[in-house]
Amino acid sequence: MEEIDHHAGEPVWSQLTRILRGQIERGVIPPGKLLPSISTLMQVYGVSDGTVKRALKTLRDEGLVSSVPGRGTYVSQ
Amino acid sequence: MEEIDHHAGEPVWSQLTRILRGQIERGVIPPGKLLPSISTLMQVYGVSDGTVKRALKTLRDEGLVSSVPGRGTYVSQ
DNA sequence: CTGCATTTGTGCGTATGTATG
DNA sequence: ACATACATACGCACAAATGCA
Repeated sequence: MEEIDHHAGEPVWSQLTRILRGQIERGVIPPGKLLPSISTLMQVYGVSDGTVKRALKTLRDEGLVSSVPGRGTYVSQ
Repeated sequence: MEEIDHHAGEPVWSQLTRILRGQIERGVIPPGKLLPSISTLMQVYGVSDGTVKRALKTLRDEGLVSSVPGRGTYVSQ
């Protein structure tokens, strides 16, 4: 599991975005599948909800994922 | 009725937790009895559902209450 | 049995405040 | 002054369980 380096030059939200993007592109999380919830990602990577939300928003803006309130965040086709 | 101070230093969810905990410990709501529903607590204290849910979760983690989906939240014995 | 309302639990999006470098 | 990071707070949506007409 890739980990977050809070002392790296790269912002935490950017590191998390890159990690999740990599997992999607490598097929670790296939299209149509749900990403871990924000709450889970907070615990797994040890970051705040705002950081997770910024990472997910970036992936949404890139078209890699699609979030549905009440459901979760899906990997796009 | 204790009220919530949105400008106090203490977070709203913490204030609500403390108010409810006090009512339970003083026997205002006896063991086995139902707490007001989340919807009711929202209206009574003028806070959002997320805030009420966080307070109830805290009380659950403390073992003071026990929630049953579809029923409500009971004061523990 | 079939709906419908209520309630809890989980989830997301947005906004705001505080602290730090 | 600015970006980052965290915590709080609100609002809303959806699923499952419960109870009742």
